[in-house]
Amino acid sequence: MRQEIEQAFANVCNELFNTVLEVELTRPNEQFGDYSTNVALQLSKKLGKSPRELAEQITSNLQNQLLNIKEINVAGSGFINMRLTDDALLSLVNAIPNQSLAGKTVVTEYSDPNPFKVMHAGHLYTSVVGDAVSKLLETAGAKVYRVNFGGDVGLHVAKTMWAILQEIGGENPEKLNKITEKAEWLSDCYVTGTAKYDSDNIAKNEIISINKRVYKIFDDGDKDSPFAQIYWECRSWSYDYFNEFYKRIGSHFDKYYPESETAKFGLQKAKELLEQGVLEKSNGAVVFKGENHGLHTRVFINSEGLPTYESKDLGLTIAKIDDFHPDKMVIITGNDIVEYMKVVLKVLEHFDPVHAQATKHLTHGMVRLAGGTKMSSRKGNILKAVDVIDAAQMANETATGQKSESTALAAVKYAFLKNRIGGDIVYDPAESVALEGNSGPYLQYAHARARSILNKTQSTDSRQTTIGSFEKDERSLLRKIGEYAETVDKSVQELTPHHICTYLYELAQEFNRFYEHNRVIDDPRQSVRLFLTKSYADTLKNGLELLNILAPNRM
RNA sequence: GCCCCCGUAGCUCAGCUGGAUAGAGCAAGUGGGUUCUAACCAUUAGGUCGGCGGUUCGAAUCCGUCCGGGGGUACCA
Repeated sequence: MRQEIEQAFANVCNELFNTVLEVELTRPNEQFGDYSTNVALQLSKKLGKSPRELAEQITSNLQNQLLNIKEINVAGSGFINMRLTDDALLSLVNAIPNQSLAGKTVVTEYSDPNPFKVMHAGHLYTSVVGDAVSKLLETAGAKVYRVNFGGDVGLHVAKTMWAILQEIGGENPEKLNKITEKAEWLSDCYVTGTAKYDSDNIAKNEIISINKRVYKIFDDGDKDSPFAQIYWECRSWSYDYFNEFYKRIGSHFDKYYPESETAKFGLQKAKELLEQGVLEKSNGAVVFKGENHGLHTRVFINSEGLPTYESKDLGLTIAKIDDFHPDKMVIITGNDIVEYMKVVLKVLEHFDPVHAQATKHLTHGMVRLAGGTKMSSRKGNILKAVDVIDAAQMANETATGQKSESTALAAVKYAFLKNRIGGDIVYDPAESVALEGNSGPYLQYAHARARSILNKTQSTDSRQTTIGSFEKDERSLLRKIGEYAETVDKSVQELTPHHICTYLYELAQEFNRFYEHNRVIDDPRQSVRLFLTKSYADTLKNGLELLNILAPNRM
């Protein structure tokens, strides 16, 4: 409908003034109408006429063309405002989002925690954003594969392994049985190893040689040596922990790509690229000279002959393409690697320009602690992913006297998603996350309230019967429900889930206002209102599902 | 030094492909309980949209410049 109206405007402008222009309708304040356009203001510049005059001319020519419009008028400095007929408004309730990605395959990559390190608040944030973005793509019709990339080889592993060996007194895998808090223990080992690497030259050299030994485990297919046994055991602890955590937050991945797998392809590819002259040797390393492309130089193979993250990422990209044949790839990470990723994608462009073009790097900010404290997993002063959820649970329990994992998760996810992706998120452990106002629990509550009404009546009552016209409050709610599909379209186009959040909050507010002033059950208008309540609850639930937030029927 | 991102109410943020009185939440003040869930609703106060210039009929939005914060800048990721 929106497009039809836009087209009608474009046609009239073309006929009247012989100009082609893109007409875009906006959703104005309710007092002005349901749709609005500023074409007259735009045209006044080109034609040198007063915008109001043009607006009048356009509207009088449109008058009888638009069946869905009940009222059309000129306001302000030259805006054209339209009010839809109730039937038109009603038809928007059933609109589904554009299937702009129908038949397309998309690979999303996100979360990317490293085995042998702690999973911190940043990983939680990326996971929540990645889930929402993946669902957005799905709702536009795409087949989405979610993948997860993690460093099971590399210097950070060597640092942790070094400390593990210290802790258990050498290569004694049987000593690992005594470790209880496994994930915590590993992250402590990482902190110790990192500190030693920076401060102690002997340890540093040992860590460098351990790094090579870890790679060798994969070259040799070693499962049995004591060193390898320790490595595999601790690695599996990490993956067990990840799986448990993802299950808790409602994430799932179609495939894990450990770096040990992609390193091989990547190294091979980097060597090919060296021969082809895309990469070059420099100070014993193999690098890409980014300066020639307005980027900076990065190392792909270090002087030890080992692949860096750059090569592993190259290998990952190749693997994703081979495994899923995607039309589009989306990588979601923190914005600290934005320049880095440009270099990797520039290299990809040299051997697969099609997929390089089809890759989108979405970046979000860091999770910052209120008060300006910086988190560093190297130093160990980090906020763990589980701590964030646990804090939300405690806050919820204190506030309501009940335990609810669903509410805590809704609070955390919504708090992360309601901001536009890109900037940093400030998290205050003392205040946890919001449970009221513009928050996840508010939306869940606003949903449960509506379901509670519906549960009190026969389900047949909520079917759409003959609906004549709507009262003011009813119409406001109806109008808001009808904005759902448009909002999703916008979010899909921009890959920005926060528009959904803003919309759902406005929707829930609209319902709460309605609820406050109007009865549903035992009112003469019961059937109309039940229909509205049902449409509203379904829309809210759909929206929350897009954000990967549960919408329970009771709270 | 060079490159990238950010600066909107006391706090946390929407709004940014230029347009109607700059919007929310929290915090502060006030009011709302016989009625479908008060995790709610209504209402008051709070803003030189970091500063200065420019483009424009019109700038929070575009351009320039300065200030402030963050990130990146070769063998970490």
